[in-house]
Amino acid sequence: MSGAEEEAITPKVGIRDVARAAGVSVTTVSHVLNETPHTRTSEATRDRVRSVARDLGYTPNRLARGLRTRASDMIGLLTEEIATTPHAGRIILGAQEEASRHNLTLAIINSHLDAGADARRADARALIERQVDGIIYATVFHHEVSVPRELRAVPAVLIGALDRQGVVPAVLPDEASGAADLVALLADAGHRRIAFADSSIEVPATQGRLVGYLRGLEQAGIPRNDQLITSGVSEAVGGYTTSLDLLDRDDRPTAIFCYNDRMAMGAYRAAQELGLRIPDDVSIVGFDDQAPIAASVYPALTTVALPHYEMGAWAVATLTRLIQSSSTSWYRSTHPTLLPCPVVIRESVAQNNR
Amino acid sequence: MSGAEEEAITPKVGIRDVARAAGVSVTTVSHVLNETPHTRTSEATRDRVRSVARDLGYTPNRLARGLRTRASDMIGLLTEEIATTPHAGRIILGAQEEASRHNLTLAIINSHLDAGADARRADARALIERQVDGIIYATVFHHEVSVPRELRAVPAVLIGALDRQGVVPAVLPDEASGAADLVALLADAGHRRIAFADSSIEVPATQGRLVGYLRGLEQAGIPRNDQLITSGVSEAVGGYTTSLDLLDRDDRPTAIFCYNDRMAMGAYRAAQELGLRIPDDVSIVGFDDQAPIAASVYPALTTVALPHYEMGAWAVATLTRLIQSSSTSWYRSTHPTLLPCPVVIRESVAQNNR
DNA sequence: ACGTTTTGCCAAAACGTTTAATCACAAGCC
DNA sequence: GGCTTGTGATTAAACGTTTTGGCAAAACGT
Repeated sequence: MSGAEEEAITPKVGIRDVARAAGVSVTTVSHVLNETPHTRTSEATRDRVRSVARDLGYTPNRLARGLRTRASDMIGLLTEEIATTPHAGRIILGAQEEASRHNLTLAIINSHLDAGADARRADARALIERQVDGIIYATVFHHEVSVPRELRAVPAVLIGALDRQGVVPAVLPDEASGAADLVALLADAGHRRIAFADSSIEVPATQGRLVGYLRGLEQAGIPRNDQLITSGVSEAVGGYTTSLDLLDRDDRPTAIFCYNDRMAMGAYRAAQELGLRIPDDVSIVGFDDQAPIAASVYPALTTVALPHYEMGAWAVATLTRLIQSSSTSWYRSTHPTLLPCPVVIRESVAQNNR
Repeated sequence: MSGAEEEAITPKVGIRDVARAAGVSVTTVSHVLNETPHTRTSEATRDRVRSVARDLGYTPNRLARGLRTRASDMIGLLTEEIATTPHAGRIILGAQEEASRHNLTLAIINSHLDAGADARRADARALIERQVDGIIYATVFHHEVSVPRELRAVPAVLIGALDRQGVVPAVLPDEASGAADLVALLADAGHRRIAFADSSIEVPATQGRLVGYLRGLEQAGIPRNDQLITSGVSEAVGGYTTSLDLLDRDDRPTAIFCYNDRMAMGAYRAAQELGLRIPDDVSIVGFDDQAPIAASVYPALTTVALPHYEMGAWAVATLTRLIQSSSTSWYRSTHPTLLPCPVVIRESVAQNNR
């Protein structure tokens, strides 16, 4: 208890306390602590100020700083419904870590999916009141969306959707390429009869994955066979029923590409009930790399991962770029950025020998 | 394009703009907009100010307000590794929604699990620099933890662990009761030979679930049978191996309580390989209600849910209470708050008839 | 020794609010 | 008619920084 440490209960030490203790002006303190360029201070005082600041346990008040510099070093993350998608946490994580890298902090607000546009606008406003330097608007996947117009007053980027007005830069997963790669993987393993168990409800992702599937076939020189393209509800049960149908034919496919990992789980059950072994009798692949399914299932599921983390990181990275170049070059970004969806190889694909 | 709307590009309207436009002082504007008590303003001017403010699209600058009132209306969420636990998103969500309810916003910082105590302290400091009104420290489950000492300078609560110094209020899931309830459910269904497939690595949760299991047995009047208590790695494969062992005996259990849902998945596979049907031949239950496993598996898994959302909400609720009563009653909270883990009944339990 | 530059530092004005302290004025009371 | 009391609004001082524009003194060149 000899207590070389500073008192725990410190009555808030401000920049002038430091100045007084160091025998200089607050101006000087500010300059040396911020290493303000084009400013001159002797090495001696610099050291003194710094050590005094440390001893006193000075921490700047960022509100005050922000007030003066009109920059809060905060970026706002506006998510519509984190709840629905379990991987959304990865978006937050990616954004957070990239933000930390730039010495920014993340303020998050979650809009309910069913809340109207007004609620969303109010949320955007709340962020702006806090003087955030920029806003990330993260959506569950839509094709296009019209961003709250308050977002036009501040640098903004969009995750998971296109801005209808085409003014806010957007980032999306390149689902098509991911799907094509997956098909290529199967084709390389000698599969020619590759079925696609699509989701029956129409969202951008289904389109992307379907075109990727078709592109993959084409690139592998496999003719399209509509008999092998089916769809069901995008849950385990949907995968079960469609796979049951697919695998019960005499000319059954040697591989099934499921719209997502949950459907793949259903496919596993179907195969099992029919006495087919995975991957020896039939290869199965999914999409999403949904933790913890893909790794926990037996055999572990080969699938493709969505770049949630990367999209979050991309968002704050381009946002900071946008903020820097702010008034200078304001560009309409017509094309969205597509981030790759890497295929992750596990155990559910085998060489085809039929 | 008749544009009754306010200009999109507004050069920042402040409180004095409103004052000028309404022909009153900024004081008055502040008073009416904040509905400051003990202050007198005529109905007429109040209306005028409000309408002018709306027309001008005035949004207060919260930084400035915070500077003056020394309260930021932000609460900091310090999570150690959101990544590892997929449900952690629910904590954030719960905290966020409760925060919204109190007109607070959430600033989040994520510390890496492997980052040292110093990094954690720096993160806490970053939050404090931002003048957050309080801090939530959310951990993956530990038994005890010593919170960064900067947290002692500001109202704080702890999620998922106990403060070693016993000064920070904490909230934890009541795993034991959840486990006991689950055993009660099995006992009510006529099961007497209930196995427990524990996790072999020792964390607080394993303890809690084990004591819950034992308590449940006791309350059901079932004698403890150590033959039925096994353990394995807390993954699907661990559940598989232990269940294989359990189910291959002549006096095999009629129900298996798995440490978590992932192990339950492994148990499913073991049962299947042995030709046992779930739940007819053997009932299986898990723990965590881990999306999307529990609902996607066939048959859907009966399990118990962790109150992540509720803990997040509890945290900001008690934090606000703490902030209000701040200087007045500062209490050492010796006992942690335990939040119930509800069992969610699905399809993997059947009446026992052996 | 005298101008000029360089060096080291500082005073004061912002930034956009809230709030304590007043103030002008009308009304009420005897 | 003077004294108090209420009413509606204002003035000015914070809050803790950053930043502009300077100003003395020292160093320098001749």
